Amino acid sequence: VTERALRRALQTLAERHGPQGWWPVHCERKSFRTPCDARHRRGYHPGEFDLPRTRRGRWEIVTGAVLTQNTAWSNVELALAALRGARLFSPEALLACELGVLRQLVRPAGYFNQKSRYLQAVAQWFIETDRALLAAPLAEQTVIAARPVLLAVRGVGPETADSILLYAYGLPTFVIDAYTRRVLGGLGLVEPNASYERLRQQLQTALREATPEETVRAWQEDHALLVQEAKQLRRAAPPCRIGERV
DNA sequence: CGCCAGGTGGGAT
DNA sequence: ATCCCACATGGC
Repeated sequence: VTERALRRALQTLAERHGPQGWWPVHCERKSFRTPCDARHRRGYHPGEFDLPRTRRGRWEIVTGAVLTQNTAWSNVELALAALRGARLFSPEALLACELGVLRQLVRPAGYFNQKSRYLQAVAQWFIETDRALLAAPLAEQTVIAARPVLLAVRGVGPETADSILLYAYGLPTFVIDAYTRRVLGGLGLVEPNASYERLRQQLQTALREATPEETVRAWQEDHALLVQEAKQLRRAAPPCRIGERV
């Protein structure tokens, strides 16, 4: 019942906003590398979102997922550019970097004392896990196995973990964020204050597709559409309260 | 000048 | 199990 309404809402957003092509990855825009995994060759239409084909592409998504915590993406881009400028393209280089230096590079993304430490923690995870995750089957079981490990990393909460699994590795998990709650809650389709895990299960159940490949594509696009809708809503409807200056 | 942005960890209840 | 708070920059 609510499943029908959720699908209809996401379909409407798809028609309204078109393909979103998330996650934005800087370093692969002009990549000529060939796919390194069969997962990348099947089920993904040209011109739409592709998984990163390189280790560096995956690492950039991991980095962005941490840096964007409660922070505008424009600020994240400044920090990513600073990291690139310092030649910190890899988790190894980032781990070797002195914390004081790293702090200054991360600074434009805000919370730089925390996030610089978070990045080093997640770099260690990446070094230990990236290869295995690439080889893992494209199935929800893989998420069930990998997610707790990722959540144990300092600085990685549920949204960051799901963003990494869904967008860097193409694994089927649904990202819940403030926009998801705002848009779907505003439509009365979900309880905005429900726990993260409850919302994730609810949306996964409602929006699962026939195959894992289709499911991943759908969930990547669904989340991107919710963000786009929320941003447009905020611009289009400036609150005008009584007593407020005009 | 004030508010807010694609959360998270840690401590109190 | 849930709630509350500190954390910080750049854009509008």
